Amino acid sequence: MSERSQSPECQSRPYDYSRSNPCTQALGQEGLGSAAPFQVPHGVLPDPGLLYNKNTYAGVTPASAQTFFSFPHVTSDYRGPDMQVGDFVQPKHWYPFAAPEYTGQVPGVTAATQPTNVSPPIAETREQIKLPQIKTEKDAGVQYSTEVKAQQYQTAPASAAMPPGVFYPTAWNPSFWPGITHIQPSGGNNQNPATSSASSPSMSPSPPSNGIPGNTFFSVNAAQAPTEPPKEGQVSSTRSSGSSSGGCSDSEEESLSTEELEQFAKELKHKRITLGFTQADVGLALGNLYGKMFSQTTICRFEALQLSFKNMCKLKPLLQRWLDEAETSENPQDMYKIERVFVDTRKRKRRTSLEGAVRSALESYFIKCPKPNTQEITHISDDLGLERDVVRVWFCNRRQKGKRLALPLDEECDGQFYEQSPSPMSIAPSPIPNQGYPGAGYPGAPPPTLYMPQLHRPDVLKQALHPGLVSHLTG
DNA sequence: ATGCATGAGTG
DNA sequence: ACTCATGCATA
Repeated sequence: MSERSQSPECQSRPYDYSRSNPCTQALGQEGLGSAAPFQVPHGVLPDPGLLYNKNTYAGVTPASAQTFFSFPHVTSDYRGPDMQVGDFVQPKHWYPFAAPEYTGQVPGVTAATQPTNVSPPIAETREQIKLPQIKTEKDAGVQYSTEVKAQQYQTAPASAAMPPGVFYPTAWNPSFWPGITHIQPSGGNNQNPATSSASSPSMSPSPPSNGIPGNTFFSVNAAQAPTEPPKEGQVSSTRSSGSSSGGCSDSEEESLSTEELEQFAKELKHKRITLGFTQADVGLALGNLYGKMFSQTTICRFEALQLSFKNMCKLKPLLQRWLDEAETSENPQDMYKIERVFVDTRKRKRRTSLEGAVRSALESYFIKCPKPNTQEITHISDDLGLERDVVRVWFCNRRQKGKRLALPLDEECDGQFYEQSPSPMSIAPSPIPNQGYPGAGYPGAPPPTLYMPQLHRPDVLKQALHPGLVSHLTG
């Protein structure tokens, strides 16, 4: 019962369909083997509509699904720069006011602190693009050199007791969240739930430059806020979830309702904007407050409710606290100031940019087999002319994406879709097991608190669904 | 805002 | 080798 959140087991459950996974067969034969006709000549710009149009997908129905590779090879299609499967226009959220968010992903950040900054070994300009269908960055491999960036953290002024290196990735571990207990109540944690009337509109928006060093903000917190292992009381945790991977260690989730999260996310966004902070600011501020910073991406996903339920619950307390501080702070703007910036220097592979055609091809494969095995992956990669790992990662991400955005169907009896039904697409809602949002009791259950808030607009949802299904749903 | 990638934890 | 949390890079 209390297991609503995924427990190790649950995790596996979701994709059980893979076990008896029919796709294996499909993959096995069918033209796959055919050498990859994938030579997409650079110049070929076949018909765009081919893949993403409703029609097209409509075509990819169960029926065609049987032939795994029914879809035309990438050869034919090209969809503009980079059409994405689910790219339907998304209406903007409820932005009450035009937020002057300066898009700076990272505010003045680095600047202030790190002179030593990372020097990109090479301007990774666009020398990329070699393969026909993908603009990989392979060559750029160089840039991935191994330069090891020393962690440069800057000591914060107030960090008296604080070890200068409050870095995170490495140091971070689940047990972290502790102190933040204060918020897990049953409901009313927010100071002003919906009423989030702008707190202080007068605040000058953001980032500007104030060189004001006296951050009332951090100092305060720094003092009390631990940097890493929170010593504070350990949260309620008690949640059984032993250890779900990912590093979350349970706890608060159970006490939060989806509505609560939804509400909070909204409030957060609203106030954040009102106060003039960008998502990146917030992420950085959290770093200052708790020693664990988050990226703009994460904050964005939080606001958009695109994180797993568990993850949302985990982050909420931190954000709640930040909000509190931000609202109370006299100089909220200081919050975004970064004390220590350590550049994470992991060398990343340059992001592969798959062409629309390739993506759609992958999507098609996914429809037929969301969880290909090694061989299948190899096969696909050969067929599409992609690196095996790229394909593997793509599927991982696709699955994850599906889970994130998927409707929270029943938590227990899902995951069997593919297994039982030959044509997943003919099945209703998401064949993709969700990541544990509580809410729906069972498949057909009316969405009580279905975790599909406004934010999970249908359009967004589409992305998580199979295209074919989408068209089906959308009509 | 989101696609692709990384890495810890897990089986 | 997968899931999950998370982030860089980019659209």
